This record gives sequence, C-alpha cells and structure tokens, in this order.
Amino acid sequence: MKRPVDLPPSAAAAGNRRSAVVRAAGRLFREKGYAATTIRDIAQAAGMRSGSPFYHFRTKHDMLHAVVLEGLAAVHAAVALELNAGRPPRQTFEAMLRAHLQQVLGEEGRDFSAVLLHESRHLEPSALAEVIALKDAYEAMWQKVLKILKRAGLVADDSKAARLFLLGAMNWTTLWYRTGGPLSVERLARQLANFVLREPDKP
Amino acid sequence: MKRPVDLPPSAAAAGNRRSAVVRAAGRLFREKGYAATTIRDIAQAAGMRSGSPFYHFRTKHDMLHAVVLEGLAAVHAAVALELNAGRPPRQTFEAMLRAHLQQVLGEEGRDFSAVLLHESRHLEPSALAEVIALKDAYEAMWQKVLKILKRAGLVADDSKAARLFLLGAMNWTTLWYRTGGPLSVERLARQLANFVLREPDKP
DNA sequence: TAGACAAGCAAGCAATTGCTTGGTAGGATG
DNA sequence: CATCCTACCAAGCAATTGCTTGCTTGTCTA
Repeated sequence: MKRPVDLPPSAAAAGNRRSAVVRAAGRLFREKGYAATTIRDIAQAAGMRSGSPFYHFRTKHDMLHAVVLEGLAAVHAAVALELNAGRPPRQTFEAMLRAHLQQVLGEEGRDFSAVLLHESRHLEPSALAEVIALKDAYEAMWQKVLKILKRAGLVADDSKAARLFLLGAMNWTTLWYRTGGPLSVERLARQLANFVLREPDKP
Repeated sequence: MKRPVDLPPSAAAAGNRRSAVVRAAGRLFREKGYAATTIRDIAQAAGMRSGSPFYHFRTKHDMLHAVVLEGLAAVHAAVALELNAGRPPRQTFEAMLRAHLQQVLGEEGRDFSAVLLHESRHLEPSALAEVIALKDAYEAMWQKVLKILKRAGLVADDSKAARLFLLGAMNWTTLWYRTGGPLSVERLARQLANFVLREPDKP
C-alpha cells in the first residue's frame, strides 16, 4: 500500500516495471490519444490489472507527464549532441535534422515524442508550464543553428517564424511518415535540408 | 421524435439550429479535443439540453464528421480560387499560402480546420476514408503549384516529400500562432514564401 | 526464522459517459 | 378546428471511467 512517493530507494532497479507502464502509456497515447486511452488499456498493455499502475503513478495525468518528459529529454539530448559536434554549418544542420527525425519517427522514441507533440495540452497547468520551458530551451538550439546558417549565407531568414516553419515541417512528418515506406529517415533529412537551404543540392 | 434522416425538407431554413451544434462542436473539439469533449458540453454551448443534439445527429462521431467536412470544403474552395486566378507562379503561390493560412488561423474557419487537422483519427473508418480521399484531392493542388514553381526555377524540389514539408510548416502554425500577436496572417504567408522560394526576397 | 518492504491483485465505488425514451410547445397545413 | 410536424426537453439507463481499498505474494535482510 505504501508508495514510492518521490524517489524510490535504489530507483534504477525498482523502476523496471514502472518503465513498462510508461512505455505502454506512450504507445497508447500516441495511437489513440490521451483522453481516449483508459487506465485499463494501459494496465493490460503492461501486463497488469487495472488498479496496479496507481502503485507507480498518482494519477493518469502523471503518466502523461512522465511520457512527455521522456520524449523531451531524448530529443534534446540527441540534437544537442549534433549541435556541439563541431562540424561545419551545413553538416551540423543536416545532422540535427537527422537526429530530430530519428527521435520523432524511429521505433525507439516515436511514442514519447509524438505524445509530446500532440497531447501536451492535456497536461495540468503546472506540468504544462514546466514542459513549455523545456521546449523553449530545446527550440533555442534550432534558433542558434539558423543564426549560424544565415551567417554562412545558407539560409535567408533566421527569424522566430522561420524556426517554427522548420519545426513544423519536421514535426508534421509524424502524421504521414510510414516506417518501411520507400523513404528512409536519412534521406528525409537530406531532402528537408535541400528544401530549406539555398545552395546547389548535394544529391 | 422523428428525425430528418437524410435530407430534411426545406433544408436551408431547417438547418439553422443544426449549424449551431456544428459550430459549438467545432470550437470545443478544437479547444479540448474530440474525446475530451462531452455531448453535454456541446449541447450547453449550443444552448440546448444534453439529449437534444441527437435530434440533428445520430452519434457524436457524426458531429465530428460534419465538422471535418466543413473544414475541408472551406479550405479547398479558398485555395482553389487562388490557384485558378491566372496569376504568375510566385503570386499564385503566395496567394494560396495566404488563403490556406487564413482558413486555418482566421476567426472564421479555424475551428473546423484545426479539428480536421488534429482530430480526424477519431473518425470511424468509413468516414475517415472519405476524408482522406478529399484531403488527397486538396493536396494535389499543392503538388500542382509546386510543379509550376519548379518549372519557373523558383523551387528546387517538387516531390511528394516537399509538398508534405510545406503543408507541415503551414499546418503547424495552428499550434503556435496567436491572433492579435505581432504577426499578421498576410505577413506570415509572405514570410513562408520567402523561406521556401529561391529568389531574392521581396520585403 | 521473523520481519519488512516492493509490487502487485481482486473488488468495487462514485461519477461521468453516449445515447434513448416518452412527452410536448408552437407553428404550419388541411 | 383538428391534425401533423419540427425541434426540442426531462428523465434516466447501461456502460465505462479514474481511482481507492484491503489484502496477498515474492524477495531480501538481520
């Protein structure tokens, strides 16, 4: 009956079944949406009975919160790595595109990031504010690379609107890209770079 | 107790309160999402009691269907008008951008189009198939203008992916654009055109 | 071997959900 | 005047919802 209130002792080992709940919630929230997913759905997908997820989470909202934070952390880490790899502007940009698309479309992280992108509005106000702050920090990296690209003459516009157009083009792929289709994520990143950059294409 | 099954006699006058239900549903579906909106919410917003909307619609799904079709018809008509206005490529393109963004962001049609963009997955399979067919026809107009732009050397890529990048950039605005902010819809359209086209900017 | 704790289960409760049912006010129609 | 039809209301039903409660199991430690 007791609960691991904030940090369970020896969280690494203890968080094993908890993460099963998060993964199940992530997949279902992406497939059916937050509001249309029931606790019973999540419990069953995690191999539990309907009351058991509440051992790990206080509310359903908390499950959404955990999913969204996981998505945000993963995409931030992946893109930050490429931004700081010390490559020239165009290569840095394309690597960041690839990393973002990989996170958003790849088997591994697509559930978390799709939920982040499409279900955040169902968060409670305080959790939403936290997520928005983290998202702003993430998007600042894109503003930074746009600035670099403009200095290099590779792009004409590094405004806030330009950043949002770019992120929109990327994030919208979650609604149409199909894994196993004719287009790999790498080629998609290359194609978006060519679509956006003002430079002779590199096929 | 009887219902106007398919076509109510003298539909023009009779469909008055019905359209109040559609407008209320559109606004609530956009604000809270389809699954999180209750019949009671819709009825109250339309000034009715909770059972009354079912005089006009068989199910809640049918209400979503009506909202989505309204959004699709409006944006299709607005953009088709500009595509066929007989202007030169760049002007045609920018006018289409403006028309789409006007529909998606403007007071008048944003409820319907935002629901179309973000809630279509909650449609029943048969209704979804119908909507997808109409959406494909809509997007074909964008493929067409991209082809024209490429012939004119204004864009480097007129592939299917390029079209989806463009639509993504536009449709994502529904998640960040705020009416009354510093950026008008007209300027937004101009800025997106400059972001995408390979030509000296026209400020 | 005894105790403690992590991690669940079985059962159910109060509220909410989509939707149905029988009725009815008010205008049009004969 | 009698009838019909449109558009709604008042009430409620069966199912589902998020969540709670008391209890059990397996495992680790002293």
